[in-house]
This record gives sequence, C-alpha cells and structure tokens, in this order.
Amino acid sequence: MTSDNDISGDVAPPQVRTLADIGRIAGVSAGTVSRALAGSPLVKAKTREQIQALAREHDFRPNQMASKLRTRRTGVIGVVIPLGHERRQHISDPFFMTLLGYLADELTERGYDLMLSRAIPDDTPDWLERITSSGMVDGVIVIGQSDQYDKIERVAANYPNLVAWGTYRPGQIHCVVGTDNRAGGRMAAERLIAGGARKLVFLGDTTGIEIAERLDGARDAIAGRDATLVHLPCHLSNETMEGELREQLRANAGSFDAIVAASDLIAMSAMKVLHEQGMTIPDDVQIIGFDDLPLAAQTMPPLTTIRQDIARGAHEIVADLEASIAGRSKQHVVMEPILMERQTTL
Amino acid sequence: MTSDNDISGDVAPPQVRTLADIGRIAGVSAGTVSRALAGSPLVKAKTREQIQALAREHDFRPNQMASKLRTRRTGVIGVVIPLGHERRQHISDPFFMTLLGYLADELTERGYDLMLSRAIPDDTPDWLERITSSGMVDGVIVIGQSDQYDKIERVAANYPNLVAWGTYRPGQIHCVVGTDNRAGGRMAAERLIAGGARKLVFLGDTTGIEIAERLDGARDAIAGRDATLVHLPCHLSNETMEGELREQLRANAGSFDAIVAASDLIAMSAMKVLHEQGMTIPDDVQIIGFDDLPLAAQTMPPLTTIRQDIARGAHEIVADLEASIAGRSKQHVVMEPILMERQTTL
DNA sequence: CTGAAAGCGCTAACAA
DNA sequence: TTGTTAGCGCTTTCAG
Repeated sequence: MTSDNDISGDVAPPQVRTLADIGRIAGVSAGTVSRALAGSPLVKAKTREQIQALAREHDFRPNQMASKLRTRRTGVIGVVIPLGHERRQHISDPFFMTLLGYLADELTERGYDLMLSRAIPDDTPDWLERITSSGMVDGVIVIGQSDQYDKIERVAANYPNLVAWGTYRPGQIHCVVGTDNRAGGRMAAERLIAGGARKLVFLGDTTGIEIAERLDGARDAIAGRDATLVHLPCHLSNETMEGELREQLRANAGSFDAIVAASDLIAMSAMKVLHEQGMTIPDDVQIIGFDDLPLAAQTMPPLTTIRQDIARGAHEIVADLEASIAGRSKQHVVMEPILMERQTTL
Repeated sequence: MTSDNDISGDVAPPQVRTLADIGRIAGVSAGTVSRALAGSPLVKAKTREQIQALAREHDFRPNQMASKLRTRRTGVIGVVIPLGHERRQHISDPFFMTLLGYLADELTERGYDLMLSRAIPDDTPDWLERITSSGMVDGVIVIGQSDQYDKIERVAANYPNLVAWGTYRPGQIHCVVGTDNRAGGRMAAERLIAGGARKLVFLGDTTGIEIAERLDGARDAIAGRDATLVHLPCHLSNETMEGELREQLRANAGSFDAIVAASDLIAMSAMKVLHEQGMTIPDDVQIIGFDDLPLAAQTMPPLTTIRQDIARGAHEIVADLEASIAGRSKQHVVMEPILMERQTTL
C-alpha cells in the first residue's frame, strides 16, 4: 500500500542569499540592490536592469521576514475559523470553505497573503489575541462568530483591523459583514406556511448566534398565525449529523409537515432521511435550506433555499479590512437574504 | 440593503510593544525577558513568573516577524493550489477544500501556521519559487499537480521541503502523496463492465495528470474486452460544468450505458442531467464517481464511487514534510483506491 | 542567574 | 544616482 523510494534532500542550496551578495557581484551596495529590485526610479535604468537580471539568474528573492520587520507591514491577512460549538475539530462546513475560497481570491487579487488558522476557543482562550497581536498580520478576518461574540467584541475594542462574517447586533463594536439571518429565518417559515404547512420544525444547533437568529426569525413568522414550530437540535456539518437527524425525524414522524433547515447541508441530509422513511418531498413534507450552496441546485428535487451572497460577502469583508488598514472608516454590511424558489416547497 | 454604522478605529494602542518595554518596567534586560517568556530554566523561577505575569497583564506577545528573522525558522507552511487548467480563478473544488481542512488540522496540531496561496501559473510563471524562496515558509505543500508537473519537478530539485498531493510517476524528484489514479480508473470501469455495461463514457478534463491517469486506467480495463470507452471532456468544478455536461450527454444520448466520472461532483451533475433527460440510474445508465466526498453518500440513489482516503493523505503529507524539515528522509505514499459500492451500479 | 552586544536581512533617511 | 548608516524587535553567545 505504501510505496518506497526514499528521497534525500541533498542539493547544494544557492549561495546568493542576501541583497549584499547580489551587491557584491554587481559592484554596488545593498541599498542600491534593494531599490533596483523594488523597481525604484531612483536607480539608473541600466544598473537597475542589470541587477534584476542578476537576481533572476541567481534565482534570488529578498527575504520577506526581514523586509516585513523593517517596514512593519506584513502584507498578510489572518483568516480564522472559530470552532466554538462544533466539537469535531475539523473545518468541514462547506459554507465556510466556499467563503474561504472567495476570500482567497479577493485577498490574492489585492496583493495580500492569507494565513489560515483553525481555532478551538475552548482549548485556547486567547485564540484571537494570539493572531491579532503576533505582529504577523496586518488584519484579521473571523469567519463565523460561533459562540465567541463577546470575545470578538473585546478584542476588536483594541484592534481595529478586524472584520467578522456573521450577524449584526445594534451597537456592536466589531465590524461585521453578513446576512440578515433573522429575516432569512422568517422568510423561510413564511414561505412554508404560504405553501400550506402548519406544523413546522427547525433543524439545527443554535449555539452559534447566526443560527439562533434564524430560529428567532422562524418564530417571528409563526407568531400570531395558525402554525407551530418545534426546534430539533442537530449538528451542522459532521458525520454524526445524519444519524442525529434520522433519530430526530423518526421520533417526530408524522408530527410535522415542513422543515426549516439551518443550512443546505442539513436540508440535504434531511431529504435523504425522509426519502428513506418513505416520505415524498414536497408533498408530504416541504423543506427549505439556508445558504444556497452550488449543491442546492443539484439535489432531487432541487432545494428551495435562502440565499446568502457569499461572493459579495467576501468582497465586502476585504474592502472593509483594506479601508481599516488604510486608516479609513469601515461599515457593517447586512445583506438581505433572497428566497431561491426551487422544488422542495409547494 | 447595506447598513450604516460607520466605525472609526480610534483606540489607543497598548504602549508596551517590545521586550525592552517589559524589561524596563520589570527592571531587567530584554534578554532576560526573552528567556523568561520562552520559559527558559536559565532564569530564576520567581522573576520568570513575574515577567510572565507582566506580559499577560499588558497583553504583550513578542513580535513574530522579529523572532522568525532572528531564528531563521518561520513555523509557517505554505499551501498552494495551482489553478493550472481550470480557467475560473476560484478555489472551489470540494475535494481540495476537504483536503485543505484536514491539512489545517494536522498542521495546527503540530504547531505550524498555514499560509494559503492560490496560484494561476499561466499568469505567474514563478508561482512556486515565489513561495519557496521568499523566506516566509519552512516548507510547501502543493495541492494537486494540475498541469504543472514539470515545474514542480524543477523547483523541488533545489528545494527539499516540498510535498505534493497527486500522482506518482516512477523516478520523479518531488515527494508526492496520493492515490493510484490509474488503478482507480481501472477499478471503476471494471465494476461497470461487471455490472453489464459495454458502452462506457469517461467524463472529465484530462489536462491535469491525475485525471489523465484515471482515464488511462479506464482504458486499461476495456482493453481486450468486449467494451468501448469514449472520452467526453468537461470541466471539473465550476458553473459551466453542468451546461457542458448537458450538451455532452444530449449529443451522445443513447450511445452509452455507463459513466466513469472523473470526480464525485461531475458524477452528481451527470446524475441530475440524466434524470432531467428521463434516464433511470442505474438501470438505463450506471455511474461511478471518484473521491468519495461525504456528499457521495447523500445523493439519490447513493453514488458508487472510488474512495480516496483524504484524512490519511493529509496526515502523510504533513508527516513527510516534517521529516524533510528535520533533515530526515521522506517517502512517496501511493494509496490504493477503494471501491465504495452504493447504488448507482448494477 | 543576568546583562551587554552582536546580528538575522532588509529599508529608508541622509549625505555625498 | 548611489553609498552609508541606523535601526525594525528579537535571540543568543559571551562575560560576569
């Protein structure tokens, strides 16, 4: 199963390691090399090109650590995913992964590097400070507030260059970009009721405040209407989810006619379990997801869901962060969720 | 749609920024503070604790840039995804994202930070050197060889601390961890034939060598048998995929009775399209995916697929890298693919 | 056990 | 147009 081929790493490393080395063989000072490589117009065009050629030839690139130390500008943005309430220590949520992909694009495009951290707040209380005050990054993006809202507030009070993805609460300190989760939850429940549902179920773990808000929204929708809503907790995205779901749905079989899922992933699993149990979607049970991942359109039947504009979210986050780093003011962005009508609702 | 609340960043930053600052208020030298904070037994227990308390109180953490420059050890591993043949400049492939998640776990666990880069080799020929010789990282992981096999070979010749995920070719220089793609492709086609299929189709873009090997494997399987295989190119994971697939499958409708998909994602899209076109799976068309993402078990019917052990892959990659950094020898790991029998085959 | 001093490799005044 | 100089903040001999 495992192959062999030992590989030794015995190759002579290039001898040219510093600006001074290049300078020596070019007959100029390190300072000039620095300027030349930076493309400074201060240095004579001819020597500049000569030096650049030399650098290319020797495959030389200035040491970033030294440069960053000197300029006090790292060009690195920290991206951290707090795994506050998900006990599985694994970054697996496809929503976060998708957002991460877009963030990588945006940051790369603007010339930043991206330093990714996975944080387990329960094990490491200073998970955020460790990143903000390490001198390693120019700014920090927190993907998902999880149950760490207060911690983020506290750190943001002394560290301006921080933007989080998540839910906005009036008066909060830390800059946030996200969807109006409560409106999304309400929208989902309303759509279900409009489709004739009366006995709703909300599927998802509400330890993270984003999800809690979605549940609140769903409750808003049934208030004063001839409908009920029961909250059935279940994890968001790990291997235990499907089993939990199967249990929950079996135990409550027949007592509901519609599901508000906290995420598309939960919705997909629920669809599968319902199918196993012989239910028809949407005739026996209607279902609405949340996120509108590309996958949502792939299910059978295609999943009706509440869309979050992930690409725009990433764009806004990076724009805010860049503004903050440049000393300009930034602003919260609360995006309206959008109902994507597909075929799991009546 | 967009909210308001301008946020200004006007908070007085802590005044204690260097070891010397701490030293001054503790009445010791910077050197001692450095030792104390590093937990060195050289410094008297009492002063050590006192200094640590002081640091905590002032929320001080040593500047990593300076530390790394001095020690010439960054504690950072670069992870790069070359988007060689996928023209969409977006990291979206869920397989890579899953691998990335596991890598993040492994690296965090071993105390490394992870610097993520997305590279577009066509636009940036020196995408790899830029990372290896920037002085920013202790090692580099390349996720997927794409069409950059030769480039990786060339760089690895002078840079030992590099491990790639991908396909192994006898005699190659760069250390690789991956699945035996050819065996996987063969396995898939054989299973289909065993299920009664005779007119196979391979769905996927073979610019990346991993995929090309899967196709070769499938060809191996039909060789000398009463079966045919046609290659229908299609992108691996972007928005155009579904449209392409629809075209391809319509144009060839009726001329095939089984599909070898280059990835689970392609398989899922194909299932959807076939379903639209009124085909039944697996009775009219059998289909096998590749990867065994968690999603594969969620489709309806659940997808038969060729499993790659992503978690183990991540583990082996990091183990190899750590060995290399420590100056020990590393070795290629070629994992056997595993057929996951589900319900899209007969 | 602690302090002084010498850099890690680079950049940016300041001079020339 | 280029060289010189003085650090960025930390670690680590070397002395004491």
